[in-house]
Amino acid sequence: MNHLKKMSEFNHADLLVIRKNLVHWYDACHRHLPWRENADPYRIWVSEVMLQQTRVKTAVPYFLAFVEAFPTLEDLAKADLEQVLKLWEGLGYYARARNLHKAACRVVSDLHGRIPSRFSDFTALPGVGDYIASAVLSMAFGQAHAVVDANVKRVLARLLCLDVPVNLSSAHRQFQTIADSLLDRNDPGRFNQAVMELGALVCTPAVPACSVCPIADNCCALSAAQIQTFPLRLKTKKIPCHRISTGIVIKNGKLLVTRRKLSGLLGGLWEFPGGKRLKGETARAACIREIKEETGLDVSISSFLTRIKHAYTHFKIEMDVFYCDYMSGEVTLNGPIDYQWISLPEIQRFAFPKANLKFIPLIDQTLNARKVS
DNA sequence: AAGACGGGGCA
DNA sequence: TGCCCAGTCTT
Repeated sequence: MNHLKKMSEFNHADLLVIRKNLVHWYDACHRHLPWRENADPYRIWVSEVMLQQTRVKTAVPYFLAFVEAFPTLEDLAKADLEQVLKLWEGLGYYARARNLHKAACRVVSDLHGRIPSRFSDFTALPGVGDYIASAVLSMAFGQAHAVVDANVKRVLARLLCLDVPVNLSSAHRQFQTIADSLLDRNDPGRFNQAVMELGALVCTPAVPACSVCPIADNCCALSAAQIQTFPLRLKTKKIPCHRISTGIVIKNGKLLVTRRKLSGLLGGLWEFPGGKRLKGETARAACIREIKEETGLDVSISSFLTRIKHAYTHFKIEMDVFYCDYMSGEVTLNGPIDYQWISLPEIQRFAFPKANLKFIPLIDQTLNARKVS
């Protein structure tokens, strides 16, 4: 750390070299991804939404299925939210899907189906922030907006030995200013993708491949042998673990599923009813109580199915899943916005959270036969 | 300015 | 396990 010379900006000569080397490297080494086949702003938009906090490898199959189902923005606007969520099932951050669908509807109804070419008009749409607007406008329309994502921040932090943590919200403006100064305005879309591609393929978080980096000569962190020091990052807090009870309520061979409210965690998804265990409460008691509270039904536990562990961003859950027999009562929803009694094969028509998808394959295929006998 | 919001992959 | 990822919205 002794001889580390920190910088807050590039000098002009470095700028030219970095731009040239970066773009040449990108042309030679970039991946061939489905949203790079053309400059269709709709496809680029969809891809950028899916890529938020999500790796390329994860997003690709979702992207292909999504544009297959909705080839154009008009097709997306015409679709039901439930259908959109089903295509998003398992991808996470479901507000992205709700916002993208709402934005598509708004573009069609208010903007003649035209994706805004003005930055401020674009960011006025739900789910479109600085990053999405910069990415789509630069890649589809060639506008000079620098993207700042996690890749860009990591690359810049290393190039300049930046002192500020990348996950400090107040530092974002500083990264944006630096990215703007580095942007190659001759081809902003290609340059933006080049920086992000470098972050994804070469300047990776754990073990960067500095030996093949096209801008290694300009890297402050590398020259100071401090690659592992950057980027700086604030420590994250420990997350709590909740104990959940979930019931597969069976009535005449049909299963009860409920739909979560549109806002908040897993908004709009379907699930098997249940909820958090209270202090000192048994898993079975919590299952019966939660189902009564959410649906108004009285049930009894018939057997234990399995225990599921699942991690969210801010907490973990340990979920005990029980088979329940319907006893009495009519459905009166308190919390969920909808419910249905469904047969086992019908499950695949609904979008479920991952925690539910982990136990759904275990549900006994002979449920119907057993109940009849 | 901090917290909410999913899920997967990797060391 | 803990970290981190082509961010945005709410409070």
